Amino acid sequence: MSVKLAGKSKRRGGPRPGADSTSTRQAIFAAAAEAFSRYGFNGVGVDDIAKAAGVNKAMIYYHFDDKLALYREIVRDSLRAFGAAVSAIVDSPEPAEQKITQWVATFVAISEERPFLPPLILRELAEGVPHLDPDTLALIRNLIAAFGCILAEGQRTGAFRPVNPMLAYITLLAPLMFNAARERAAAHHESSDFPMFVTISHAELIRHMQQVALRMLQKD
Amino acid sequence: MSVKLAGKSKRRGGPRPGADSTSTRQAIFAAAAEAFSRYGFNGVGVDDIAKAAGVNKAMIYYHFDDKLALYREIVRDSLRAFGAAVSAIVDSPEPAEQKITQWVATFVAISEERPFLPPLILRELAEGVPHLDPDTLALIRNLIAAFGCILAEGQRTGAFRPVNPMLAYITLLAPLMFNAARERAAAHHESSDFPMFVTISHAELIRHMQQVALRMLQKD
DNA sequence: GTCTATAAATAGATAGAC
DNA sequence: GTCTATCTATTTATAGAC
Repeated sequence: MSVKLAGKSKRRGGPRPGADSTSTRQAIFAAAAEAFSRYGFNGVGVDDIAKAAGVNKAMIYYHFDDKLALYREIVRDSLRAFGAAVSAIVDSPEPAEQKITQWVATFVAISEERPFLPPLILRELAEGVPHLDPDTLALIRNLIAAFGCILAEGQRTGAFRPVNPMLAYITLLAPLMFNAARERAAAHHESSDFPMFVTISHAELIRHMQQVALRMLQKD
Repeated sequence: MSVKLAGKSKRRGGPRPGADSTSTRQAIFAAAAEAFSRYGFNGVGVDDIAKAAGVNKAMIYYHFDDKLALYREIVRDSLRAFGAAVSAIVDSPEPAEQKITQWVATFVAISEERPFLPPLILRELAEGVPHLDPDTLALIRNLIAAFGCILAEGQRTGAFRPVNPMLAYITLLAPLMFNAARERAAAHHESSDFPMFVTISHAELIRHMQQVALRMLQKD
């Protein structure tokens, strides 16, 4: 979990930093993450978040600069966690095939820890990252670069065939994000007979996407 | 193109159906499609659409029941076009391998004709189709079923290995939708050095996704 | 069919009491 | 740190003139 917040974006001429109600801050953070994930930045009111967090609307403006800053902190916090996990894979001594399958499994694991993240990022990327600041964009850039490293290593060692890195990235990332979003949407949906919302186990998902990855990169 | 609108959802106690200003209606339709695609249902104001269409806000309420009805008509109109194209593929006499690769190419072609569609549907599915009515859901159901037909045929004839149909669908659909969304976002983005927004030609995209499809379904 | 003007509701954000 | 009350801007939607 570790929703360890930065706590440096606030504290600028505000009240004395004597007391620490991190629990309130975390409640807002969690409620906002959930709400933004489900309804998007524009689909959520600050009042909705407050109600879901069990606090007053004014509390949000006490703990965060504004709606956008809250949103950004959620994205940044989560991307950092994902970035750390991916870096560990890249730096591991395993061969590239293992790294790619590990990457798939890690994505699913992170999605389980932070189920709000995939829909959020999916939307954000699809819209052209209109809500993200340069710092957060850099985190995304790092994720893409890390994936590219695995690909390049596999090609250098002759394990992988040459492919457009961005196409390869999208081929794996999009289904994983899409499925995570699908899964969440299904949970909140009444008419469960909609075929888009059938249940797929994570084990099966991981196995399938690992096969897709290896088959995509296999030579001839 | 053929933004042939149904014209049956309105006309309920409204003005005399003598005059036909279909051009205004189409201008609204086009502007709304573009706007909804870029900013999402909640990200767009009725006034924004009116301004983009070069008409007054009241005109939208004259030609359409309300914001949601306008949105739904856009989605329905586009899904029907896509559905027709996919049905043609399913009913063709080609072998399953050809049908799958045709499916990929058709998706890209439709995305070129209606570039607003992929981001719209991507968001909609990711959110749990909160804005769609049963009729429109049925259209999506048909698309999924059509894809399932191709898959089943290939498995029956021994051309394809067994796979979870929804996983196979997502594996192809998600990257195609994601890339279309990415492409549009890139066009509207200033900092083009963001790696997510590199240019990928449609020819390369089609070739890649066709390979992914065939490799995914290939028997061992 | 198209516009102006406006009603009615909701949103983001702040002031100030405790 | 937390709340109530409120200000202001925006937003959906409509009434009514032309």
